[in-house]
Amino acid sequence: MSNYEELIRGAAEVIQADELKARLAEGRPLRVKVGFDPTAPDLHLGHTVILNAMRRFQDAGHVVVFLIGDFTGMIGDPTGKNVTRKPLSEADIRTNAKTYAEQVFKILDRSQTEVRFNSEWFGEMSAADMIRLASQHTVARMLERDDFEKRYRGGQPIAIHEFLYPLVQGQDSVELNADIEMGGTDQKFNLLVGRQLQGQADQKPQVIITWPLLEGTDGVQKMSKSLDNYIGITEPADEMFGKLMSISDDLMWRYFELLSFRPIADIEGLKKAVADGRNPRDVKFELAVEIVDRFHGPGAGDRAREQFIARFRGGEMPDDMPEKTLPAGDVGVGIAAALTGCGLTASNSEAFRMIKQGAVKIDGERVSDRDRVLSAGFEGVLQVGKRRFARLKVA
RNA sequence: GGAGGGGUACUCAAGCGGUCAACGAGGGCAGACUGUAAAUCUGCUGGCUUAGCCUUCGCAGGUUCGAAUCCUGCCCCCUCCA
Repeated sequence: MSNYEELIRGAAEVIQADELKARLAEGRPLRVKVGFDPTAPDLHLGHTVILNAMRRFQDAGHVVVFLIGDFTGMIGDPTGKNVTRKPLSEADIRTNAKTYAEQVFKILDRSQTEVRFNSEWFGEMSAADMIRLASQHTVARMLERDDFEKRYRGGQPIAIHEFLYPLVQGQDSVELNADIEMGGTDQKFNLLVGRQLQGQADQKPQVIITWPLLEGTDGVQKMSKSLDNYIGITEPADEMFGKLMSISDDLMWRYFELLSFRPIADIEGLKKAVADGRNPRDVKFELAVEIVDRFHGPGAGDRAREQFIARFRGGEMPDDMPEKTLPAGDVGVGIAAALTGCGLTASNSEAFRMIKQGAVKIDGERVSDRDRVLSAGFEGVLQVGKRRFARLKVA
């Protein structure tokens, strides 16, 4: 069995550590359950933290149960947001599951992954069964959940069905006879309910491992699409590489721990090297190469690095950039209109501002004349700032 | 049901008849310095046919030469009382 420290590296909490050690010592393949919402999957690196953890378990010979909460999706996790989720159709769920698979198996080993849907057992369940399930937990214990407790005390509504969510999720663990369940730190309460229900069903209670929410590229807030501080796993290689290079040095170590498959000892070695004077940028290269390789195939990381170096150290233009042809009209195209027309600026006003600040270049030459007109036949590369490029033709 | 407070740009938050496209902070973008790091400094941060013009301060009206600022109605949020 691979070593315990590697399996839980970066984990937020393990309940209980000695139980986990004992199970690992049994020497059999353990069943590691992780639940996912069947909502539209558009995964970013933050989501991959747990996938990486799953993969480590697989590499250590264990089986991962990828549970799609199609039944649970109808309830909606009580996050206090109070938004009633609209039930997903069968077709939606199937499509989403497929998209999931495409993205997720870039990390997980398909042969050691069991994909399940919790409608398998809940679809059959009668009202009586559900009430029986509900009888296994008390209101007092439900109110231990931080979120519930706060809302209850604060006079905020808690719908009855919200109490059912943790129970349903816990029942999943019973049905799957999970040895371990993993989730985000926000899932801790639900995971604990699973432990309890398993105990009541005469199963050995699952070990719980919670994983932190990864900070986004800003290094402060959790990675999320709405904060626009995310790195999507389907992003183009160059973009992914660039975003990884733009994270702070401190954050880099966090990413190494949670996103890299390099052994901890290696990472410690890199840290020491940096402390001894190695350029952190070069270490960041290694991180970026590894991650780009993972999502774009071996070799993609090196290519992205070459691109990166050529562009930012050598000042070259990127290979591929959006191309656009604009009609010349009677007198040609004004520079501001051209920038906006290429999508490099949001409005002509912004374009003028950028010109004023010296951020605009045509074929690498800074533009200072805001009234510059590109006449018919013009062909060249427009640039705003360091990273926005477009190839423009005026016809 | 009663009493009071509030809704301002991406967010927080000033302004309370003209000098307000709207103080300040955060965020974001850009420039300098760099390693597309951090820190720091500087500028910008509604739109347009851009030295001028147009539309913005919960919504709809009104008063006024002139309203984010005053009046009326409506919607929404918060606090206290029943």
